Parts: sequence; structure tokens; C-alpha cells
Amino acid sequence: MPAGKTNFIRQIIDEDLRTNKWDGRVMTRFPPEPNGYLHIGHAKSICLNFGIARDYKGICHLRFDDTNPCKEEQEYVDSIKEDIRWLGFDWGEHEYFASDYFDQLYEWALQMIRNGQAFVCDLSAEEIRQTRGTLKEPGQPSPYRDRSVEENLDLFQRMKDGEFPDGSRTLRAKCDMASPNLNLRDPVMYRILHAHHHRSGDKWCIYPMYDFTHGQSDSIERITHSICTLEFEDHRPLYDWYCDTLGIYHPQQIEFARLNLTYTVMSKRRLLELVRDRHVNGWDDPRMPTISGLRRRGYTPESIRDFCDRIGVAKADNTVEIQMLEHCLREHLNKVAPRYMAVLNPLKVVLTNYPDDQTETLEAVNNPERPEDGTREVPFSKVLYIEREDFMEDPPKKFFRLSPGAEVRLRYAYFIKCEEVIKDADGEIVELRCTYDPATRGGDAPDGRKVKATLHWVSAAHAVDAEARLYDHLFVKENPGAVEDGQTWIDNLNPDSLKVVSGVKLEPELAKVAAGAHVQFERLGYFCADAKDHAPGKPVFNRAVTLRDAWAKIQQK
RNA sequence: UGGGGAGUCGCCAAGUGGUAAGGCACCGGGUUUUGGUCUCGGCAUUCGCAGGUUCGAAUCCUGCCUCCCCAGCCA
Repeated sequence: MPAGKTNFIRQIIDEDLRTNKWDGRVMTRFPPEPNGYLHIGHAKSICLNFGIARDYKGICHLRFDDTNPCKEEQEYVDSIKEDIRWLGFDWGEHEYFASDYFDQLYEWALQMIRNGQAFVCDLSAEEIRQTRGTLKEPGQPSPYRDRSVEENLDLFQRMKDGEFPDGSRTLRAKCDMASPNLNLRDPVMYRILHAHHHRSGDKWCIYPMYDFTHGQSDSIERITHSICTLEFEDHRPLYDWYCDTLGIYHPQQIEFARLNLTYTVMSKRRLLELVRDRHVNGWDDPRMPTISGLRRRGYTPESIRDFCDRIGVAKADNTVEIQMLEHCLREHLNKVAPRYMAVLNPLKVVLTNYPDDQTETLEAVNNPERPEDGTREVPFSKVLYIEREDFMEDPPKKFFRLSPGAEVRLRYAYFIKCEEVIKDADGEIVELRCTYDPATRGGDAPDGRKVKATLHWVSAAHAVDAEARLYDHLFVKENPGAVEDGQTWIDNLNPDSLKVVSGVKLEPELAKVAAGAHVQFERLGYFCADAKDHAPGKPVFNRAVTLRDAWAKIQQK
């Protein structure tokens, strides 16, 4: 975190350090449930937890919260680890699984039964719900609440041994059925689930609930600050209660507001639905707010970390404009991405006064932000492609680019002037006849005359064809969840979130970059050679973000 | 309407009784062989509202308003 930046959690830690509350230790953890891919909201939590450990010379554990065998899979733990590493964080040997604590958790459950603090309940899920009470009214105690310790021990043993079917019984804590906090109304500690667990296999047929697992896992690992999101604020009394009634080491839970972003969705349920119903092409679709999607789109770890630093950490609900994220990417890539010329929508230009068979090589700067990155050679010849949008036959007042009679500069090449517009039978412009000024080689006029625009271009004879995938926001509304009568968030999907363009013309050097490479197409945007589909001889580029476009703004007015 | 949280610029967010940081966005000027970058300037007499305490309040007190979360054998 940049010097001077802080947040309320760091202030708590500062104070704890000052009072020596945890013997000077700072230990955090990132506890994902392996039931989906990580998204930008998780990145906020990862940067928070690992960032604190880094800055305070502490330790951050990676712990998979895998207490529900029905939803969790190895594929997800693999992707989660890959994404955290890619973001630039390292948990070292501190990789844990809540499922590794199942034996200890079971012992603790036994302890509570023996102490008369837990009981086996025969109520069905439906009956439990009906007796839980409401927001205003207290719950009714379960008729099984007063079973003897012996009977509870016997029943719990038999639950563990698999004698009872799923859902037939639970182990519940004797907490407080009259509590205004629903979480404290004799919460379920264990449920029967004859399901195969991705790690413990078929060893267990009873599985602990989140509340009976999370705090204890933190406790076992000697976590000092257990940072989670706001919706767990109501669970903190239970977190505290379990630690206290078990008489074990008691970490401090602190809650912060989760991240929301405009023009996208962040809930796991919705992301899963997008993938499952093929609204996108997988978890790593470049339109997804997943870490893997952002990576494939062309985001960098640096830009995402910078974003997380900038948005801050607080307790107020928030929705950050996606422009903030895009800004962070542009800022990073502006410094590091090599520039190339590529024409997305080609318009043929013939230089009538240029020798037919001549080819010359011009020198282009790789990155004006980093002169040390050197230069490259770009071939130039009589027939070129320019961007179709860079020519207007009848230009408005503020259009500086090419038009009949106008003179512009071809970047690193020559001044050219449009002499003639060639159209086909339908009136479609198919070619421009221009003249070039040999004296302007490199892009400067010896007579000092100026030109108002510089265009990118590619020599037709040397161009390499490519595919470009132009991405836009996944949803048309800032808040996809805000829907009208009978509509759903799915109806807010942006039909134009992906435009595949073939026949893109690349300068030769651009066709040589490796898959995953980040580049700038001059005047167009930052692109990333697709990690999966890009190959030598078959270039495929994803547009991560456009360059800021002052002309587009002028046009809008 | 029980409980738990939160309200500071369009969006984030500092501020912790001494007179409203910063970033994004937006609007103008300059530089520029990317209408990019960079750069300069503008952008909250006011902190949900109303009272009160104080020499002094976004910060303290009282009352009210609005929004979010909670009735999974999910996490």
C-alpha cells in the first residue's frame, strides 16, 4: 500500500500493536470456498489480507473453506491458487483446508455435547425453520433440546457412523432461542450429508456448518485478525460464542464492505449462471470480472493491485465505476506496453506518385514512454491500409483527419494528401488515391508546414491478417440487477459485448508477439494476444481497453 | 416493525473538536509525429435532516430520515 494510505482495519492493527494485544503478531488469512472462480471482489480481499501481512511483517494463510462437499471441486482450488499467485501473492507453506480440521472439530462437538452445550435434533429442515421464530418473535425450543448427554453422544456417534439418512437429524448448539439475532437461535453445527468430499473422500457423512468451522479454523491457525465481508457481521456474536464456549484462542473478526462494480455482476451465483447457460465462454471469458477473465482480457496484476489500493477499504456499501479499473490498466500499460500499428477496419490507399515496386523501411519508436525500449523497422510501400474511420468525404468542422484535399501525416512515414476517392457501384468508398511528399520522410516537413493529424497505417504488401476481439461491458446497465416488470438481470446483457473482427491488418513485427503479450495498437487501445487462441501464423488479439478518445467525445456533442 | 451495519462532490474515499485530503469521472488551457501520454487550472462555504453543547462541530449529545444485511441442514 502506498505510503500514507490507510484504512480502518489497519488502524485497528496499529492500535493492537501499540497495546501488544497479540504479542506483536499479525496473522491474516484468505479463506475462499472452492466452489467457483475468484473475481475482482476477491482480489480486493486478497490484496487486503496479503497486503497487511506483507506490510506488517506478518503472515497470511490461504485456507480453503471446504465444509460443503456438494459444491466444492478440485478444479476450483487449482484455479484459486493460480489466480492468487498470478496476482503476485505467496502463501508459502501456509496452505490449509478446513477439511483438515474435521477431526478436531468433531472432538469439539463432542466436548460441547458432554458439557450440555449441544444436542442432536430430530427436527426436519422445515420444522427447524418453523420453530426458529421470526425477525420479531423468538423461536421455540426444539423438543429434543433436553436429551441426556448419553443419548446425544450415542445419537451423534450413529450420525457419524452413517446410520441415518441425509437431513434426518442435526447437531445443534444450545445457544439462545430467544435471541434477536437469528444466528444464535440454536444454530446447526453438523448436518448429515452422505456425499463424497474432494479431499476427505468418504470418510465423513456428517459435515460441520460454516459457523462451527470458520472461527475454530482461525483459532487453530492462531489468526489475529479475521477479515471478512459485511454480511458476516451478524455472525460475529456466534463466532465469539463458539470460541468462548470452547475455551479456545479467540481471534478478532473484522468486517468490511465488499466490492461492487458498474456494468457487471459479482455474485458467485450469477457468475456461475453466466457460465452454465453459455452467456459467456467459460469462467475465463474476457468479459467476466473473474481474475482469469481479466487476465485473458489483458489486465495485468499490477493494474489490479493498484485498483485495489485506490478503491480503499471501508464499511459503507459501494459500487465503484468500472472506469476506475480501466484507468488503472491504461496507466500501467501506457508505461510498459510496446506500440504497434494495426488497422482494424482497413481502407486501401494508393500513393499515385510512389514508385510501383519500391519498399522502404522506416524506423518506429517502440514506446515513447520508455526510449530505452528502442525502435523497430516498419515496411512502407505504394499500397497501404488506413483506418476507415480516419477518412471522411464530407468532414465536419473539427475533423482533423484525412478528407479530399487534406494533408495528414502517416506515422513515422510521410505526409500524404488525398487526391481522389474511388467508389464501387453501390457508392461505397473502396480506395483513396493520394500523393505523398518525399521530402517529409520520417514525418517532418523541411519547410516547417504542420499537419493536424497523424494516422496509423500498414503496408498492404507486408500486412499480416489477424482476428481481433473487441470487448465492451458485459451489461448495458450500470446496475444489471435493477430490472423492470418481469425482466431479469439476464435481460440486461449487452448484445454487443463482443465483436469479432477478422481481416485486421498488422504490421509484420506485431504478428510475432507471443500469446499473452500486452501491446498497444496505436491510436486504438491496449490489446492482448489471446492466451488460448493466439498462435504464430494465426494471430488473435483481445482488446483490453480502448485509449481515451477525445475525438469520440467531440463527436458526441 | 426485532437485531446488526452504513450515510462526506456524479463514483470511491481521507478526516477521530480547530475551520472539508486524494483518486476516478467531468470541464477548460498548454505540450505533443498516438485527438494517447504529460502538464496547468476548474470542480463540497459544506459533510442525510433537525435541534442542542462549544469560542469553535463532518467530528460530541438528542430526535428523525434513508439505504444495506439477517428467518440455508450455503459460505
